Amino acid sequence: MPPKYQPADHEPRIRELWDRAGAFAADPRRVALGEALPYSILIPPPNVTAALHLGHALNNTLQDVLVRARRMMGFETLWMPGTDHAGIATQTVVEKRVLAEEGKRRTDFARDEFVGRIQAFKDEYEARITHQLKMMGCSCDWDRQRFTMDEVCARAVREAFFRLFRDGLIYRGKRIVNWDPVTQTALADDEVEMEEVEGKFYYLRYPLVHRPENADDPLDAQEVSWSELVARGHPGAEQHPAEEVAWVTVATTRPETYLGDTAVAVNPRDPRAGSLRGLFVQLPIVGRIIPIVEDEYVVMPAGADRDEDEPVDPKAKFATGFLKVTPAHDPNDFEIGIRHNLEQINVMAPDATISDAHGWDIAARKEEGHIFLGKTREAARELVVKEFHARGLLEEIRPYTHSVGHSYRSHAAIEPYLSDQWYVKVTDERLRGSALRAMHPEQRTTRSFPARPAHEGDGELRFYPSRYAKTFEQWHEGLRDWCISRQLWWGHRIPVWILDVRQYTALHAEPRVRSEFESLRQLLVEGRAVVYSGGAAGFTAVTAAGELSGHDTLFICCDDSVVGCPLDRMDGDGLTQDPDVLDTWFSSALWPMSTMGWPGVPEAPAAATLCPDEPGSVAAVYVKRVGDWKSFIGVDGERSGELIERLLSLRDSDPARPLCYELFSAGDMTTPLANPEEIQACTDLVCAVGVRAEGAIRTQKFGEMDIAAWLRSHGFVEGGTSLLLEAFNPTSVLCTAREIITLWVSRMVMFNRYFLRDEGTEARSHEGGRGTEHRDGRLPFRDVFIHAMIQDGAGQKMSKSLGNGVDPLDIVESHGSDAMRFCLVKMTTQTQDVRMPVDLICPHCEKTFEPKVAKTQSGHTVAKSVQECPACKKPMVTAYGVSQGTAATAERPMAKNTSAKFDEARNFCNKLWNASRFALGILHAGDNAIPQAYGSESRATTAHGSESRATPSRATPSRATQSRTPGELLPLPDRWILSRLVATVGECEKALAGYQFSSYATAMYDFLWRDFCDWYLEAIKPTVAGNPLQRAVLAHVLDATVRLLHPIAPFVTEAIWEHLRRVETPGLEGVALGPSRSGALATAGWPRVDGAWKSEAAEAQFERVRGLVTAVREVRAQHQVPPKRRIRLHGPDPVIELIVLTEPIVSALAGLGGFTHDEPKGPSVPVRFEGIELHLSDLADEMDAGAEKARLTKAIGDTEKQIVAIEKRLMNPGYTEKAPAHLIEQTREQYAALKAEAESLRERLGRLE
RNA sequence: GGGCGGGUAGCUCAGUUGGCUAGAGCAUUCGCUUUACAUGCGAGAGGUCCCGGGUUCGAGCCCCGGCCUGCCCA
Repeated sequence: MPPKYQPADHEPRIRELWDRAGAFAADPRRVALGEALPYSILIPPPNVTAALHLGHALNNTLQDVLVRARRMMGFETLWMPGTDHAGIATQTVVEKRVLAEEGKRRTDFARDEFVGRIQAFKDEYEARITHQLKMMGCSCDWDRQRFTMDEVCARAVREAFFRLFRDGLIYRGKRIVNWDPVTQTALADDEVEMEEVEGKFYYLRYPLVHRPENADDPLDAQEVSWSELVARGHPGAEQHPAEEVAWVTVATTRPETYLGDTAVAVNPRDPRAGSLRGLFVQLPIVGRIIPIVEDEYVVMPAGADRDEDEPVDPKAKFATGFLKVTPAHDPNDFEIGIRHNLEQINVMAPDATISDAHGWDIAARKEEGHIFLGKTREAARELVVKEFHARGLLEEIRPYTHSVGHSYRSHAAIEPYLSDQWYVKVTDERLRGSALRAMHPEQRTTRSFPARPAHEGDGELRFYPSRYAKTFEQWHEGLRDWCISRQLWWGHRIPVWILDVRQYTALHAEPRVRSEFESLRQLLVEGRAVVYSGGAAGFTAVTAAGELSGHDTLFICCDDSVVGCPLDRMDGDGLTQDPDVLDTWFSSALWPMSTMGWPGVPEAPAAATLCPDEPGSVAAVYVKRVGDWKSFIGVDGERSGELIERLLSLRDSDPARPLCYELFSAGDMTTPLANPEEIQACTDLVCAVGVRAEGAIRTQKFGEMDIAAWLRSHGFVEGGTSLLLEAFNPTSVLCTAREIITLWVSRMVMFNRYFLRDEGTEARSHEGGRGTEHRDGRLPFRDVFIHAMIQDGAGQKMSKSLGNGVDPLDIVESHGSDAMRFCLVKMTTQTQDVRMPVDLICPHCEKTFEPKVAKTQSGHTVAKSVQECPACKKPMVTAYGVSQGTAATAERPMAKNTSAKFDEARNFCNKLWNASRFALGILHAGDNAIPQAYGSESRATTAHGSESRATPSRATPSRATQSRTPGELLPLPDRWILSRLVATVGECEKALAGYQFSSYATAMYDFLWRDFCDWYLEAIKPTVAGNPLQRAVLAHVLDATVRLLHPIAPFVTEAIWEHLRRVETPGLEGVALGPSRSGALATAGWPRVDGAWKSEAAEAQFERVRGLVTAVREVRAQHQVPPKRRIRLHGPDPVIELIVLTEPIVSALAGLGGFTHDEPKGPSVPVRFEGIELHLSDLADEMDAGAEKARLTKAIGDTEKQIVAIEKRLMNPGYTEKAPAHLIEQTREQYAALKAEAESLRERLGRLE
């Protein structure tokens, strides 16, 4: 073993070792058979938008620690890896890339073509992310890796959508979106950039009118005069001419939206509100008469009657107290509109010009305003202002700077735009309620929710740290329906077909169309299709008995079983699939289920149908719709040609016959198609494959292959209920970051509980089971651990957009994977986010230096794009520079990052390496020729004790008779380190159970470095070579340590264990080190150390030794005694006894040449130990009296200070009366000791003077 | 505006039922190539625990108020 641990020399070999051993593969059958308890974690799938940064490294390291520990503890573990398609983010990144590289826009491509581009990008980044995770040592079950747009996941999405649709939990409705009128697409909130704009507040007067007698005739309005308002008690009305028409003034920055006003709102606390109650205003020019409503949202003007402690809204300076309400063009107004049931009038076309064709039907409403039509927002604004001015209704214009959302792509101002979107009704009790009921009772606040009979999963969801339960609870209490449609191309297409009834009617005569619709009608009758109408009457279900005609537009969603639905065949016959895609979180919400094979295919054929001779040999059934025979055998595609060839070969010519398969008609899955005629005539074939073995097997023709994985990659879906789902869902814990609680945790809980419930008592109905009891299903996970965020050196969150993310591979390269992991684990405390100051490594000369920083326009601190090495003066590009488009070149390569933060952990790994190197040297050199072979396996068996264990006669203390203390015959350091080991195992297990990662790492750090290296190894050095018993303890303690540390630092521990497992020593009773399933440490047993090894006596005695050694060392350092000089200790018998008893430890560690109870004859220095005065002599050839005096004077001062503090405490009657007796006693003892010490010091000083 | 954190040594952070002289790593001072490790060993110096009040015999910790700072949701 080399004297330094160089991670790069070991990590690749060890990754390969794990891979070969299949160490991370989960076997659900062991769980099903009750052989092992399950422990499972789902990776929060990283977005394929970019490579992982340190935040991901933290997230995944913590998961790996949990999984590796449980794997060693004997659980059957599954860590499910995968990635997320991240709809909008990924599409945007690819759009930017294509524009930059080819100058093309998305709209220059066909949809499929562009999606192909994104797919290629996804493949690139998925591979990169997977590589990063593997380099970090993540022990995922890589064979099961998923992507949210895999066919398996896509099927789960379609199935979930159908069920929600069927159960009335999905609807279509209007909502305000961030509309980019230039690119004509909706944007997510985080794609909107806020920009300061020099705008204006316009003050418009709206005349007051009475309730119109004839609602249809705007001209019929009765004006309200100021005198009327005086009579109604309107404050200030008397200042206006009595007979003139009264008005209210609204303030707005967007006058053009007045065309869509449907109310004027006033705060109910406004003193004017009462006098206006029941009155209306009439919009100038347009003539529309709209009500005055009262709403708390309205900002009161500054100076109006208001509560003293109410903070002043900056807008109040500009407010008039009257707010024009435009529900179709302002999100806040939209909310007010909902509260007061106001009309929503959209006055703009998608390009943001004023239009009467998108919701504002001027003619039908008998309104005016044609002069505005076709004008842009800006032109319309000018014209509105001009017209109001001309009518004397423009009161004032005041400059106003405010921030306005702009499209990050077109930079056009965002138009809040009302559009049709799909929603999940998460506010329904079946969803929101299930999430709240899932909460652990201890983490709920006092607020109660409807009582329910307890269901599976109720009250089992726990957050760590617990404060995050509040975030979860509050989110659900204020929940709003979830908008799931996105106007994107990259994502799961919404599985709804829209039927234009007029077009259908026109085609209705065609027999083909009629027949297709007949089959649709049939599905409707069977409950396999669900239809909603989206006419003026709102979004309502069309029951099976209802007619498909009689509506304008129908929305159809079809059960997506393997049987399939006819909708996609009807494209163009008046039917089109909704062009939008689902919100990414919809598929993410299904992650705990989709990755484990949900929903399976309930109607898939039974194993007996596929393989009547030997149905028991079939491990799983996979099915796929394959269309007609021609497409299946591959006339139109090589891929399926290869498929059929393999299926045939594996079924018929392979002697192992690892699979069986049959073809079925989609309409009948009970009987396979018997003859070629039937098969060739069928247009909707289903291929069902029975697989006889899970995992990789050897086949005759294709070598090693995993048949199940191969089928899945060809779009086959597992039939029946998935074994994986049953074994590993609910998962054990979800590890994630704060902001994910609302985005993801919430939705997974709701969906998992909704879809994985016992539907036995619930009738399938369009009413969503109304009238029948709803049962909540099981949780996706029981624990949620929320970890910190990693910030850069300036305290900013690491993010892709800021370009301040650090690639974990950089750190793996500079410090090694283990050091990175150990550091991340150690910094994971329960509270704070962590700062990570980052340095650069010069790519030319490899010098590490602090980068020069710059401020961005947004006020962020970033490393400058191009840096110059302070040593070699050569240039380089930073990650930030690359993210901003500065390309790396040969002369100006990219600089890698590193951070001194990781040094501590790197040193720690090296320390472990060297301690092991030392121990292994001793273990190899010593005479370990024990009759019994002693390897990892034998260590496990001997640990449990048996007579045949041949150990040296005086060696392993027999614990057969309980009267003997374990290890009574062991030397002190060995008894002490074993006692410390017991405590450390306990600390680690407790920390793991409570997600206290930092405590776990700290416990290991202190044990390994402070106890094992600093004291234990030093203490046994003089004797271990000649004592096989000590060597056994050394081997066991080191082995246990390496195992305990493995979850955090898997590589270095594995590298050490490669050597350690070959060391043979006698067994040690009470220390169980279980064998490895795979031969690697990764699957070896977690150390079990009998609590009997815990010894207060050993710890106390060793503490005395340590105290004595430290006391001597202090004197040596103060007197500058050369390290090699042996000195003499003079002390009373109790101290000499201690030294003799533990010999040669004190002598070796304190550098004693001798010890005696005789008084020193020559010059000596006194030293206090346990209140006794000892003397050290032979420190030097002569003494420096001056230095000694100075030292004594300082010591007296320190002691006096402590005495004063303790005296104060003891003089306080409150303390002596109320504090616990043992504490007081302790204080008194301490006081006496300090007094004696001070006396002694003074005496010595006196002697010197 | 609502919610949740943080403010402890020069820096980064621990401090889990209130009780030893408030700890660790880095940096720093002194001394060491002591045969596992200089990515090391031994010994030190360094703190108004943000401020103010309260509860208590006793507060870094609990309560109230304030200042600074970060995040999430509106």
